[in-house]
Amino acid sequence: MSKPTLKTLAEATGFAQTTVSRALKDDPKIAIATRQRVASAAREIGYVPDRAAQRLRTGRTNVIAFVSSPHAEIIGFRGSMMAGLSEELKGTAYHVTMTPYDTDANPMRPIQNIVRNRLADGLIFSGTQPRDQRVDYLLETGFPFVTHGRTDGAGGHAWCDYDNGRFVELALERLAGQGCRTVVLFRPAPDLTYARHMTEAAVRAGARLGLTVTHPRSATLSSRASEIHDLVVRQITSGSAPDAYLCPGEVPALAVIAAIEDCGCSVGGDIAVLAKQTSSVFDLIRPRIDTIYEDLHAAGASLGRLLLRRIDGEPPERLQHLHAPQERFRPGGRLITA
Amino acid sequence: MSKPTLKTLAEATGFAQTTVSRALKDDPKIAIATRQRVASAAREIGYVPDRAAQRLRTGRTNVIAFVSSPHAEIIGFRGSMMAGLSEELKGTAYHVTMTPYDTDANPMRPIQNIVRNRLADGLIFSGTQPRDQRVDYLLETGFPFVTHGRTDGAGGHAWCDYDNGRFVELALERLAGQGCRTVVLFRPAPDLTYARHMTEAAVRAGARLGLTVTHPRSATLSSRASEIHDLVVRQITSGSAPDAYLCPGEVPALAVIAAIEDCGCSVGGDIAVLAKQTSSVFDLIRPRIDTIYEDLHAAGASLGRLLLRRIDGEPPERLQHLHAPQERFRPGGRLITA
DNA sequence: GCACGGGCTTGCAACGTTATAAACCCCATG
DNA sequence: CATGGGGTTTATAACGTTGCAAGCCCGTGC
Repeated sequence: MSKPTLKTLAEATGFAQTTVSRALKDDPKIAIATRQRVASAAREIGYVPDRAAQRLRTGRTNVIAFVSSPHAEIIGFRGSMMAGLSEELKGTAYHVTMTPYDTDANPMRPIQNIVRNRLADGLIFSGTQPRDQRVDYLLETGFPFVTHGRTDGAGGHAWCDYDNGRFVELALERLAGQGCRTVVLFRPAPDLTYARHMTEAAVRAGARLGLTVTHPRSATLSSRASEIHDLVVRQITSGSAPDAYLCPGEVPALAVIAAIEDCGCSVGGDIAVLAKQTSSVFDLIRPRIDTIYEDLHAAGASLGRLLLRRIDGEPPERLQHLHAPQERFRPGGRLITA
Repeated sequence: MSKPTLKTLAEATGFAQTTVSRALKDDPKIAIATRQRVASAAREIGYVPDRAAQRLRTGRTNVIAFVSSPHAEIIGFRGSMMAGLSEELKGTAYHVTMTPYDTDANPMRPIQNIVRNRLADGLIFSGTQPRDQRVDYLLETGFPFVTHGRTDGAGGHAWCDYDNGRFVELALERLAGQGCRTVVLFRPAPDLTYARHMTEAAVRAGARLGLTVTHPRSATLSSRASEIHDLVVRQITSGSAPDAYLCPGEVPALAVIAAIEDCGCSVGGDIAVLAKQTSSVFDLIRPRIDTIYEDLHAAGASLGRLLLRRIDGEPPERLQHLHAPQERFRPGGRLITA
């Protein structure tokens, strides 16, 4: 026997399909007795609405698309964020689909694909740039979305971001407090919005604290770990090592630590390292280093919450969340459970 | 103006909807000239078939569901595997949706949900047990699936697995070659199939090589990192430390390394550590430790390939891949690009 | 000239759902 | 007794696609 449909349910209860359909949605225009009878019959024969049919009829997909950049493949990034997102969506009718994009291809393609084929009711992506083509396109088409990261036009769309400027400020304060005078800050790829946030904060806070903050020209947080490693080795062996490295990324931080040790220097003793922590991995790294935490699990949850409200029609101006850096790692974040 | 449909295209070209539909699929019963005219018209007005309608009509969803266990949240696990999977599916009509399941809830639920609502054409899951409820259910319903990991009934379904027995054998050979006599092996949670594979291999290879292989009773690879850490510290401080720890998991390996260092011992000098490597993170850990590689990217690709063939109706007997351990890390695996 | 058939095209119905408008019944009101 | 109007239910028509059976046209063979 085949899957039960509204028709099956209509025959079983004696009501018309329409009545059954509306009864199942608790339409107040349907008598309470009817609603109850239909509901119990539905439960009994195990009726579940066909999503394809609903989707065809209503145009709603009940799907949230998470478009993730290949650059986002840092430790646990997608995992934590996805976990937070789908936890937030639990209990709603929404599912998450992940659409990774080809490293080489046009970042617009997966998004256009989703919008044009109506593959989702809303979408989330990260790696925003100040003038972001994807944001322009989505605003133009009116498709609901939330970005992880801001843009120059951030007033007009929903976003959730980590306060990377504040992160740098906090980090430099800590380093200055430890007596550091020169700091090397690894910046994100220059086309990303938060590269600016970090740079500006570094300039301001550096001046205020009397720190000399420099940035490697040949490497960013998106560089391969080996490049970062080799750069640090060159700096140390050429005598131009700073008092501290500030690494807003886990893999770069590991690369820096490895480089320092490979040069025979002591991490924390000779050269300090301060990292942005997004997983629990730094609890297991020796020597321990100082970190400031970004809760990606919470970010994923925020993104989900904001997107649902955006889909519901709430104006984007209210759907903007800036997450403050957390001084301590919160083990409740369930980042790496193994 | 609204989204172009077959109707739009029919009006534009002067053919009937049916003709247009078949022309777009290169049906040989349609004149070549017609096919070309339709194709070019479709390109011109940007027609894309509506997936909801196709799905309703044909019953096919063009979706692959990846159901991931919370235990799988080791470094890069989901990321690499998903990346391999979606790379494999690129160019096909299939999308991937990720369905994480609630840590506490019934693992059957997401799967029943997918099958009953026809949310996908096939599914993939991992963390198999020898007698796996999910496998039984899926076989019963005839739903196409591939597992990552084997079961006792593995002859009857499609699977892709890593040769964890061989991994242990190789690892013990290496350790024996280095002069180790006693080895502590951290095993997976005992309900998982590959716990058996590892245990059996440890017994056999241990006997052959003259090694004493023991297993912690109070901790598995699924234990929290802090538990593993504390266990190792207890072993070392109580004088019952082995010559080597064999850790088929990255986070546990990091925990063991941290514990050894916290006791003032030298990793590699006093106590060897051999890990299963699934990401590039160990290239950045000092001191360097010996590893044997499991290519999760390749596993994801395999799973995708196998599932597509299974959906195509190929009998499951042929759709079984055992991946051999790789002695060296292949950087091409693109595990962590940052 | 008529039937046949091959090459190509078309109309119709259906997949399961929901929006819309219409219908029904009964009771209160004028 | 007709009118009207709550409260409740129903018929109909889509949404965009594809399977099926039928149709058309034209050339070929008897």
